[in-house]
Amino acid sequence: MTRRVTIADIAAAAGVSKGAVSYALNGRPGVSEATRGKILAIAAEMGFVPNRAARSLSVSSAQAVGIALRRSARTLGIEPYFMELISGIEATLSAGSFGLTLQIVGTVEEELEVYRRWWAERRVDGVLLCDVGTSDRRLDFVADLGLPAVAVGGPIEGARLPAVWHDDAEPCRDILEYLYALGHRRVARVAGLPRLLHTSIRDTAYAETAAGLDLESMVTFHSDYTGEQGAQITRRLLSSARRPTAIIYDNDVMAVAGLGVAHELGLEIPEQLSVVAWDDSPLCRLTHPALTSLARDIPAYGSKSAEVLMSLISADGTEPPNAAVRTFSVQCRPAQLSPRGSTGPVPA
Amino acid sequence: MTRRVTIADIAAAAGVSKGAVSYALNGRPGVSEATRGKILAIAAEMGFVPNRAARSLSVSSAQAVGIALRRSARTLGIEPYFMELISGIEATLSAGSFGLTLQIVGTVEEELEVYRRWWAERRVDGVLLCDVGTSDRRLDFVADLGLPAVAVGGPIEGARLPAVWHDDAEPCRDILEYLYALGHRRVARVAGLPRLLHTSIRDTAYAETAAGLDLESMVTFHSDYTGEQGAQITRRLLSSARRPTAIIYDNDVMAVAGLGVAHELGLEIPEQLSVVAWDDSPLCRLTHPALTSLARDIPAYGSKSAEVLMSLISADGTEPPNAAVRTFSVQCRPAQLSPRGSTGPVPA
DNA sequence: CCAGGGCGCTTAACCGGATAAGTGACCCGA
DNA sequence: TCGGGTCACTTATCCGGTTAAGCGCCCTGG
Repeated sequence: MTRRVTIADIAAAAGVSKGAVSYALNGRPGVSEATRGKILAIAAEMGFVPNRAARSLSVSSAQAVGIALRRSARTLGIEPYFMELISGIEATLSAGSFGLTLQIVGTVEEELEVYRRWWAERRVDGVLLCDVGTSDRRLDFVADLGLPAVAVGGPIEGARLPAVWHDDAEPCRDILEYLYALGHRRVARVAGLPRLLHTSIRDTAYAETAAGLDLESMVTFHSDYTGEQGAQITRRLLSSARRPTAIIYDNDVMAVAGLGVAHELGLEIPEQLSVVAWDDSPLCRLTHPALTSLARDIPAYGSKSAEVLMSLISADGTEPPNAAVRTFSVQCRPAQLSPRGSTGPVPA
Repeated sequence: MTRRVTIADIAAAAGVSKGAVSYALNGRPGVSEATRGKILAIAAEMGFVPNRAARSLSVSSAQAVGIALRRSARTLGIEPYFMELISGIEATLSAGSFGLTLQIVGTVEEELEVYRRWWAERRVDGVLLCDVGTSDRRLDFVADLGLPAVAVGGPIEGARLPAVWHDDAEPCRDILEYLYALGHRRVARVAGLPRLLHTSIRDTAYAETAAGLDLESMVTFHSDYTGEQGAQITRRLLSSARRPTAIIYDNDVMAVAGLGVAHELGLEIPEQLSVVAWDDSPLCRLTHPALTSLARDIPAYGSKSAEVLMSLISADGTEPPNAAVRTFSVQCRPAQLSPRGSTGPVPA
């Protein structure tokens, strides 16, 4: 079992003081190039890695960011979104040798408590807020706390923190116009949680676009994103008198469930029903027919969020509280329509 | 912006020394009950939370465990397994106020490097090793390092660390006998990564069980768990001369993909083909027909692993290196066959 | 020849806790 | 009445880094 090596060990080996070793390792002035080289060589040879706790205690930074997820195990598991997001976040963080601390919570109160604890413990330097809501207590909470944070979602008006987001309205218009062009006049939508910001943005966008087209109907049912609810709502929709000829789902899981229900009812797809899914996960290509979907680069989205958070953290001490930096908002590429077999023209 | 409160602040407010505050907060002798009560009250009122770095530096523990995942973003996203596992791990950890540090890596070398760094930095007190392989370099590596670790998978012979696992052979026998009873004589299996331990255990179990039954054929194709490969292998299987009447998939994602291919080829399920999936995620209930699957409680599995790791960590300093503790092995309930619509008798 | 200044390094304090050792005050038994 | 022990608390040190301040030494200019 190897022994952990400290700067004191290096100092002893190099015949200098702890201070000199610290200056050398951190690339600061105060040591000659000859000494620096010698110290670096010894440190490398001994396999030195600084003790994170000691450094954190000195410089008051944890070199880690946190993310709290308020979703059930089942939802988290089956929604490819989160792991893809985390994967993107992780890539950026580890490139900057930051760690990622993850916690799963049950309620908002619990989530706020986690942020307070992380802040007080100095366990993390900042947090990423997922699942941004229409009126989100977390935004003010972390701002009041002075905990650097980035909202993964937006836009947020009057924001006191940066947001990384993409326009959700445009894809809504795209998909509705696409379906309209295929002849669909009765369109239904199985939406996500109504408290989420992007759900409400999509609600508005669909309503506005629908108003501009002479649709016979455009109904929306909200759900909790689970396959069960997706299936249940689909069953109700398809057994109504004048059933829709196209259904748009706010996530891929519900779309797959909807497809299952359609099969069960003996409907031919896309001949008798067109199906569209948000979030083009690999799941969309597994079904038969493959799902027409709205694709976006989720890892890149997470990556960008982490990047903004890291810049916010590094700016935090060196610069004065700059409103322009704190409310910096980054817009990503909106989701692109990716037509596949699950959508087709309405037969005459 | 609130100020962070330290034990010195509490000491000043209570009119005692830092030491007394520390004793009081940690429930150690050295202060009277009256003083302890006063200190605790003041600490609670001021909202004291100990600085994690300072405590870590003192007691040499990070109060966190790490998990490194060696899978691509796409695989991680679509496999419900990992998020469910993490969710279970998380529940146990946060109950013991431990943190979870997550890192995604590309190669074994990278993974080993992460463990070494975490150990040297003292960023984590222990790690959980997922995706245990047939010959796994990580096991010896962490043991040599002296980094507490638990293998999530097994059994591992000659192990130098505890393993949490469940018998995979029994479910294999169950499913094969179940299919046999339904009349299936040509069974195929789309297996996972051959380097993984549980894949090889299943390989053996199927081969042995098949040998005891008078099957016409029992073929296995290995894959990388992705839907693409699942679909591709299925397509090949179903277009062969004497195609199998039943296919067993090593994960749910490939099973869904296989179902899609069967639909595409116009096969009736379960009339013309029976399909079985390992890992009963909600995904299995979304399809039509619903997938017969082998269900296990993955969050509980993660939970148990975290529990063993935590006990290993707490035992680590107080007890002498006890071989019995270090190689403690916990067996969980094996997967249970959950028959649904995707399996049926072979028509005469 | 000496004051002044920069370089190169050491010393020591500090971050915020934990904890061993030290110090009175008090109680008890001989 | 006094030594010894216990209690309740203080003091000081340590963990392993960072960093301001201090201190010789050599170089340079007047």
